[in-house]
Amino acid sequence: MQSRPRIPEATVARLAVYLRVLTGLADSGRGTVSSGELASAAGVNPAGLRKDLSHLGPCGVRGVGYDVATLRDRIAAVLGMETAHACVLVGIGNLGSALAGYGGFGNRGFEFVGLFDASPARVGQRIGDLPVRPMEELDEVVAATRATIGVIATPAEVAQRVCDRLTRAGVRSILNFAPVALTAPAGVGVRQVDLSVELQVLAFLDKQRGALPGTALGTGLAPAGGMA
Amino acid sequence: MQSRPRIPEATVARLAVYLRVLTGLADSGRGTVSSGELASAAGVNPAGLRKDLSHLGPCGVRGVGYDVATLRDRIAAVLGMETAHACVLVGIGNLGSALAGYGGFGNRGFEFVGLFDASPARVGQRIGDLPVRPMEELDEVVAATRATIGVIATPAEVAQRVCDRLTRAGVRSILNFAPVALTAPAGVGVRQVDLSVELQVLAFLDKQRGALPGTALGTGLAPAGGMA
DNA sequence: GCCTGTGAACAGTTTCACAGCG
DNA sequence: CGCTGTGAAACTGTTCACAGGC
Repeated sequence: MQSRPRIPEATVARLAVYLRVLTGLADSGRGTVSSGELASAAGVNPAGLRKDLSHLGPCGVRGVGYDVATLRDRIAAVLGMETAHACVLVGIGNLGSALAGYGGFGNRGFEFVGLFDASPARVGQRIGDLPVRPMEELDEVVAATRATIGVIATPAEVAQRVCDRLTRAGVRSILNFAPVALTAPAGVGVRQVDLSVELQVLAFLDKQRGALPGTALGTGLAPAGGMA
Repeated sequence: MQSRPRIPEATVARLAVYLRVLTGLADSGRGTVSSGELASAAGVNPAGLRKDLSHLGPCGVRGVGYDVATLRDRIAAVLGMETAHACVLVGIGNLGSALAGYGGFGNRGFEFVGLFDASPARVGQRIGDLPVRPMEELDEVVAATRATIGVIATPAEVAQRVCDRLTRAGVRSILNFAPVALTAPAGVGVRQVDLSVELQVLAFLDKQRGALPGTALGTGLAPAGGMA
């Protein structure tokens, strides 16, 4: 199992979670972990975790477990974290400001190199150490920083136009928080995150679980651990 | 196909997307849609859309399509949107403020009835028309409002403690934005949203696509449409 | 004996092709 | 004739059980 046969996307998402847990363990000086312990910290099943790791080739020691630092580096390499990724963010409203200020990105190999907004009222504000720029400077900044990732946090109505501008500027991967399906040219990857869909799924499961107010707990079969 | 045999979770997530599109169509006075048109607006395959809708029983007219308003109401009913859901939000940092101020929730049958933060500096601030309250008032507010949904937007270190408090207060469904796996008692549903994992998956796909800078477009097989 | 790595069964999801009704 | 509704097929992802090294 070399890196040739493509790694399943579901596995990639979990590798990112394992990486986070491993980084924490390494920072607290831990030398090795077993699949069981790592799985429970990541909220997954141990066998599934081992299967996920099998996609990177053998990297544990039988009877012992995995070397924390080695595994951390191996996953980081596979995920492409050895070099930092430059990102531009368009739409500096409530959500955009939160994303720009969110430490979780910087810590993990992502760096915002440009914040953009169409509203003159927001242009010029600073978030962290970056100024909010007008849309006109987008192409210039993307070219200068070689940013490959664009994040859209605008209202739905303008998201497709922003997507078009990003792809024309040379961005090749887009994370879209606006609640619309975007179309982009082949060769550009789009990933959609819809916060209200998450809430709605949650509400559905809630409804399904507790159909009857009088009945205390439904079937009692509800899953407890969460997952990316 | 009554509502007995459980609707697949993947389908539920897409139903929420269809609902959004249908609401837009209805607002612009549209009477009927075909599966093809609705599917393209939602970013999915037409046959898959019809299969999704088949879980609600027949609700279209052959040779014509779906009645926009009827289908909208049918999906809303299935997702449990006929009654508004009361939510509490814990952790009013950057992300929490964005969530509290995000119109996308209120429009879709969710209402924040309480905002909580442990920091005295934040308590007393207002976001929209709600004050930020101290954690001590959590049980009281959950009980008074019968909130069933809790949203966690705290730092990772305290998320599990907040989860425990929410479940003890009576919340039965939790949406967690903190980057840790939570454990909750059976009967409580937890859903995890990890923004940096999304970015990492995107970066991985980016890397895979454009492995060689000299080679223009890799295989040219990259997917274009995004999905929830 | 413990824990990894993996083939094989299983479950869930997507795609396809077409039957059936308006 | 168009478009919905659906079984059957293909695929992907998950779970299980155990073989194999330390």
